[in-house]
Amino acid sequence: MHYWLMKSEPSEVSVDDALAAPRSTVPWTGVRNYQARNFMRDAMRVGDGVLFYHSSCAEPGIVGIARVASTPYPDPTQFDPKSPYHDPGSKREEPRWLLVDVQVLRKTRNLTLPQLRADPALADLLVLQRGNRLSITPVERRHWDRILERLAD
DNA sequence: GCCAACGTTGGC
DNA sequence: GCCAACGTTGGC
Repeated sequence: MHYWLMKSEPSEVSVDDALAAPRSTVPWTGVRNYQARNFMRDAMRVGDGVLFYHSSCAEPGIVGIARVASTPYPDPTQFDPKSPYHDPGSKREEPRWLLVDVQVLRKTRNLTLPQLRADPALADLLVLQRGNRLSITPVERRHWDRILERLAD
């Protein structure tokens, strides 16, 4: 069992959008960074815990608890010339980009970025480190527990 | 809109 | 392999 934080721009897919989807499940499309892809391809397992994070918005923060809901499979948007995520260099027989399905288990209050930063117990949470731009980061068990504790307040 | 930080590209 | 130029992310 591993834990992850996954960023989504709410203008693209918000936690409410995900909740409104069938089985509250969305394919995590559009990851075009090799490190983030490798987490999905090599390390994620069905059932892993996911912190659903809103980025590039008025109030960035953790807004939901989710789980990894599939094994990795090719991201269809890489083959779609009309998609902003189209990758003309990726071949169908050798897809470059993979994704997993993510199922939202519950929406939470927004545990905002400033609130996360203010918590000494979360000082070395990866997403808080300077310069971090990875859209998927592993979360240590102690951080996961702390965040769920904070969300229970 | 600004800009720091980081990733990618491509010439050499 | 180096590294400058460029593109992207994402908070502010």
